[in-house]
Amino acid sequence: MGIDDHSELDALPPGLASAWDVVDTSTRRGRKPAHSVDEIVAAATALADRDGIAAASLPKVAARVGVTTNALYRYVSSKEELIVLVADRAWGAAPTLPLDDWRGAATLWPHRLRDRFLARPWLLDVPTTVPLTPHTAAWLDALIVALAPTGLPARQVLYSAYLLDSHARYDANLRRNAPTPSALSAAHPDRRRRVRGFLDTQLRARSLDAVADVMQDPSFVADATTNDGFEFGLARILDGIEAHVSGGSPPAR
Amino acid sequence: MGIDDHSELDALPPGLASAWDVVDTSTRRGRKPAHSVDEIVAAATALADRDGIAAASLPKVAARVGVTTNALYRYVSSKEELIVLVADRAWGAAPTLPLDDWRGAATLWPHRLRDRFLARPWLLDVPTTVPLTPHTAAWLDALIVALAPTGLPARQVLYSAYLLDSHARYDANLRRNAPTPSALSAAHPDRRRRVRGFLDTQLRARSLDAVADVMQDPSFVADATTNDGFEFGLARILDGIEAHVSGGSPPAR
DNA sequence: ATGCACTGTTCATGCCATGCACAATAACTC
DNA sequence: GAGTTATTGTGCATGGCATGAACAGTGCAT
Repeated sequence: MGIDDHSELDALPPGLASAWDVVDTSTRRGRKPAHSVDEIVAAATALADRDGIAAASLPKVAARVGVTTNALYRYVSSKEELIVLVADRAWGAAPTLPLDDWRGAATLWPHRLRDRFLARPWLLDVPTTVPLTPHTAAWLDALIVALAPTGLPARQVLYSAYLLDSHARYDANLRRNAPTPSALSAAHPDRRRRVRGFLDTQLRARSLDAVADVMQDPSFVADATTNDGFEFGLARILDGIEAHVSGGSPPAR
Repeated sequence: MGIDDHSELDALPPGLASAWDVVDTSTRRGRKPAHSVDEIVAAATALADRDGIAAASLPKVAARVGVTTNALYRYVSSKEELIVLVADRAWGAAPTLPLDDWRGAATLWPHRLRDRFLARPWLLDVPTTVPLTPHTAAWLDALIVALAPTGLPARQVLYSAYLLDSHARYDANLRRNAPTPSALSAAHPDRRRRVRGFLDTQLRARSLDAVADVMQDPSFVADATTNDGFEFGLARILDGIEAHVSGGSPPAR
């Protein structure tokens, strides 16, 4: 118990201590808080769900809670911290995976992850510099446990988890930017075709015919619902891991 | 030549027309522009290189060019357009890939891509909603051409490119957030250890031992230079693609 | 020569994150 | 019970951002 007895918590990245629920709200002196961190985070989440991450600004959140902007700083030290809490809340509970079928688990996990991103697309806009929070840790934990039967060393299990995480995020991002069927038939019926025409012209003018050709492919033309790139990529990843697991030389290290 | 003779260009996403160089600067009447789009984009790039994407704000760019903020709107229609141009510029020329060795090409390409991201980490912060621009198209074209020998249908070639793109981005992002060796030895010698200790405690308190264990692994403790997750993941992806290419049933469609 | 199109500046608006001082409040101390 | 003290919510304030509108200068086209 030296001079920095409590600096253990002070030195943490923004939101970490709050996210892991290590704040002693006991025996506090002055005026009682009229709200709670949870309430504020919930309000911010609702705003983000409705209008994207930019809508979760401090003034808007404060208005929704019914309080002045600066009052939020009594609950959250910065906007960055708020975002960390909102993001962790948005992850929700980790999926339950089979423990005797690693390939099944490694199929289910990225599907569930991608579903989370599709349900809350603004999660893709959360800066990736966020620290490890309870829900994200739980997701990772579930996958690591389910991959144990592979017998891979811890390091390679983690790397495999990275592959699956990356794939789910990437696909969710592609889908978010892809047009939805409703958007296709609605507002701009031929605008999309015009853009495609423009790009085709420009691409061929620069001898980028391979890209131009691929843009003619149904997968590029199709809307978000008919995209099967996720399954294809996932199958390659799992095949690659499986080949490494079964056929591989005794894992180094 | 109807009422919307030139609306072909007007309806394009921000920056597209400008990025593909389809602006007629000929026979213009009034005062001659004192600067150029290229100069402005270069200034913004320099700022982003120095202090990240947030430093490429319109006031800062304008100050660097030596002009008022609003003067930039004579060259660029919005900040979004500027970012599109800056991003395309940052990609630079696509790599030259071997055309008779698809696996070699599929190894080289993501390495080069990741190098680009490491050289300009702020590229990871560019919103992914940007349209296809000349340099990104050239990168994609190079890879697609090099993957032709696989004999895969166009759609699957594109999906394979997605896998490699995703992997390179993800790894670059991991490395960016990882501590650099200099940062490790410098400023905060034991702060990192403290955060790790905090997380370990919290993780085990919630029975997330698998994650806690993995965090003890050298790959998690190590700095950015000793991370070999990129090679591991790339090998899995390429193995998965190769198995699909050689052993696969005749490609559906 | 004159008009018109184009540039760059000035002025202005409405967002945003955040800091500081202050009044109201409620526990703790005596 | 009275005073001290910590804590909350508010009001005021600052500096940054993207962007719009009006305007004066400038140079080609007629």
